[in-house]
Amino acid sequence: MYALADCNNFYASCERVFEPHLEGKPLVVLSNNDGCVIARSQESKDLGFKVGDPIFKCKDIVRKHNVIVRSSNFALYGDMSRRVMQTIRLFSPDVEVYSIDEAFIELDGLAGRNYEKIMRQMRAAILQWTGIPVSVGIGHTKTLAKLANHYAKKHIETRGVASIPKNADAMLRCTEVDDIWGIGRKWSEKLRNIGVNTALDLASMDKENIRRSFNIIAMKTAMELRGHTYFRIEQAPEQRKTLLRSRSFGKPVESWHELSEAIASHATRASEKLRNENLVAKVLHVFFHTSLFNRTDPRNSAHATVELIPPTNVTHTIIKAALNAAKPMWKCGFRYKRAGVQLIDLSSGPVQCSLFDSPEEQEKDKRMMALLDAVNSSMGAGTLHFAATGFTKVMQMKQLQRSPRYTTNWDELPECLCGL
DNA sequence: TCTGGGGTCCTAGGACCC
DNA sequence: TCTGGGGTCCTAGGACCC
Repeated sequence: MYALADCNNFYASCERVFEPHLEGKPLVVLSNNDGCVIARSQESKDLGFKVGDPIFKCKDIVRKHNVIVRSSNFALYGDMSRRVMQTIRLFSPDVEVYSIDEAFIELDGLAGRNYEKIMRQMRAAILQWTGIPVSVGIGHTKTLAKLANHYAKKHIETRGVASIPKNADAMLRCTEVDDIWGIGRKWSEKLRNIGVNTALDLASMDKENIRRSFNIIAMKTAMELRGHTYFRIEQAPEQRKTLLRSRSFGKPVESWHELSEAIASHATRASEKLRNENLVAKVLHVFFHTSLFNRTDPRNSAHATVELIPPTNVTHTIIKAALNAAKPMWKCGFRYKRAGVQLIDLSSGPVQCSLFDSPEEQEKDKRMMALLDAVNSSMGAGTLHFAATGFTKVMQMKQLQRSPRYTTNWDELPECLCGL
């Protein structure tokens, strides 16, 4: 048996923990650069806000309904997530943290006990200790637990916890294909075209037919709806395979000078992350492009892939590779909107050096990176940085309405929680 | 004026091997 | 006139997730 614990309207709930007066009011959280809506409170969902809505197109409705608008505060959400997960682990050791706001829990270790009762206790503890409301779904497979969770969120009478009953047909029948975990927009469209509208319809489909028409994942999903386990809990996360750092610019970038600083910054952040996870990259991909939405400006999109020989995680090596690959692609006269650096073919194993590499140089780089990371870790990110990342404000994000980083920054601790 | 930032997996088709 | 049968690896593109 599996349970899925999923925080309700997570980012919105995090904002409310420290500003309880926002309770009951429509609230949306924006993406980087205050671009799109990425999270909504129930009230703003009811007003029709969708994830991905550009906020500038919602001005009227924001004004009309006094919608509270917040910039994203990932320092806060990340820390709140950690607290929620920590609490979940007190109730079962077999936990897979699936995303920032949800976790699968394997219940077999609690065999013989009343799962629903335990999950209700867990839910109450999370609410009391972190202030975050959570919904829990219980089922024989992860897909069914997801489905039960969806049911719990939709039906108040469940009081946040729902189990798939012995005969799941009724629950499957009232679940649309779009709401099944693993069935996205394209597939649900295709399924509806052949008359498959509910989870029960999908579960009744011929196994091989699903595999042929879709793929093996869709087939496994359908089998999971029937109660056959195909997806298991993954406690130790697999080693990552790629790492991407990219960002839209607050203002369009028109000079190589600014673009190169952005690329160098992304390369820096990607390298730091790589070292943090004890990995090296063998391949680097760099890209930049103009706005995908602007129809009047000339468009341009450039990308290049280069091999890193030998594989590395050294910041200046990666900056140099990224800039060398990007420079020849730079064209004057375009308003670039986004740039990024992706590291591919990551490994943790010993590095195969080339015949001409100097072990002394490598040792030097390694010591230098260790020092750099130590300084930046104790004195703040970016204290020591490469000149290539520059001093212009090209990388500065527009975040006009970010709440304080209450739990991770000494200068921003809450001093008075009115209303608590 | 203004539209996010990460990831994973699968499949088909082509290049290559014997 | 007629042209085999078996593999592997890589890549791009497309689907999905949060």
